[in-house]
Amino acid sequence: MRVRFAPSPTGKLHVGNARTALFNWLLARGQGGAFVLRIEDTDAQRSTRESEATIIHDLRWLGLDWDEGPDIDGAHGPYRQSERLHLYQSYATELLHADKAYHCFCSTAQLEAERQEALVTGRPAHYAGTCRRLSKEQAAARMAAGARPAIRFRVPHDHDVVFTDAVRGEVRFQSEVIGDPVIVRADGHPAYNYAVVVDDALMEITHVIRGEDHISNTPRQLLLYEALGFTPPTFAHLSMVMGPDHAPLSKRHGATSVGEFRSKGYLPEALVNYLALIGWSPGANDELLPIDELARRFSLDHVGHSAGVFDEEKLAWVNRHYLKLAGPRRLAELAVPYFVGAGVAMSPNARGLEFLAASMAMASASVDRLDQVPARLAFLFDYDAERALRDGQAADEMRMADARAVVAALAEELTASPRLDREKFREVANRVRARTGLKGKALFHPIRVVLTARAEGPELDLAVPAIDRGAELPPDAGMPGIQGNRERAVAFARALAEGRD
RNA sequence: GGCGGUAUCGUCUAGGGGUCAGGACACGUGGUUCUCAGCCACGGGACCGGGGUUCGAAUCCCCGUACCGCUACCA
Repeated sequence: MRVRFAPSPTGKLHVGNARTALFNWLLARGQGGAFVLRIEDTDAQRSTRESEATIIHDLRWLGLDWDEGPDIDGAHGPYRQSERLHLYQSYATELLHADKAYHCFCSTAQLEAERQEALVTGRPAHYAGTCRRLSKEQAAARMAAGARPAIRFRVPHDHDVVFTDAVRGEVRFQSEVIGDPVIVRADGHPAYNYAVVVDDALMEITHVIRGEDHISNTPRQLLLYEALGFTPPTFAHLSMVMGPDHAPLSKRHGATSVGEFRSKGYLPEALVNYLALIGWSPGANDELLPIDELARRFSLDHVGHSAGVFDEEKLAWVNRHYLKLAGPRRLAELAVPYFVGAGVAMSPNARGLEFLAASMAMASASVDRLDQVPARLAFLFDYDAERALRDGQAADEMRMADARAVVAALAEELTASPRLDREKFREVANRVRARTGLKGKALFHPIRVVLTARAEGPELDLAVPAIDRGAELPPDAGMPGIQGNRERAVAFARALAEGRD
């Protein structure tokens, strides 16, 4: 079994295409087949090497690897269509000689006029066949006169085209409704429907798994296989991925490319797992499965037929799952750019990263995405007593006598305890409770406001030890803003206790 | 317009001639005696419409409707 993913390098890797790549990969890896990457860059105007590079980067990031491709040599190269032009040319010549293709001199304007005409008369809007009956001599004469014709495939109209789609079953087209497609443009570049056939055949692809938008192209391609004497592969057409309004997923729905989801802080294993769930089910009520297990269970005949809506809420849920599974060190490294982006200056060294990793659990367990981590942990870096009181409700609470008592007791306990770990913090909290007779919210809320300068955040017995651990970081740890928070908190507590707010 | 494809909770889906039509996300309620988030429990919520076949249809067939795709010298 040989499958392929054949993106056109004209932009970012869209999640819909990523899903197509994934399904191909799952099939190949699950069946011990080969997965090849082919770049379809025959549209010289729109194709760029930059796009190719980001697509390759994004596929790698997702954890999809290939056995042959533009960067991995194999027996069926080259793997960029722009480097295979001689192949398309030679098969086109063959088709021309066999009279299975012909030169077409129709102008774009003429073609467009015919199309409009066909539309209003209710006829199939395809090529009328004007140049179909031009003799070779006539064609040669016009070329000698300087005309630059395209080459069209002469679609045989003597039989229907029927194929068995691996996900949809039998699909049938009447050949009369298929117009003669251009296979080589006037500029010498092959057209898509022709290049894919030559490439898939020469690359010995056995299963063409692609988007549903290609299902109507399949009969043309099948006829080309026939004309070229190639054995056609098995086709499988995957349903499309839609936005919440059931329109094709596009920028106005928000993120659409793999790169955008990466920068929003989704983990690659989460995106992969979620994408696999659109239009396919691993069965047995399982949904959260690693990619290898997905590959083990994958099969084309359980792929769904209908379009799926991309649901970012569910992606977020999947991401939370993988966030909890990920190692704290990895998460810490991934989180740094988000801190910087959120305005928390840092360039942590090994020691700083270690601190971040140790503090990661209290954030990663309660967040959807990496980009929400800084907000969750900001209390460690930007203590600001003023801000704590700018919230009117918090300010009112802190003015109450009970809160003042808690805060006063806390200030004293804090001065007596140099560094709090989880146990010591609990002891401190217990002593404050004993001294004030307060408990529950009346006890903990003032403690939170004083120590974190915030009204909400992670559990205190996690947050407080982190504050004290941070205070011990040396200045060269690359984490400015972390020192002195405890001192500021004690000062704030004293001020509050004395009614100076 | 022509041709093709598709249709189960709001969403992703399981199932498929006789089921209490199952699960997940989201949503609602309660719990977790600091908060937000998380987590746990419970709850409401679906077979597009009409015909046919059949003892029986959500499941098979036909028609309709809706949506999507193709109809390019884009891919």
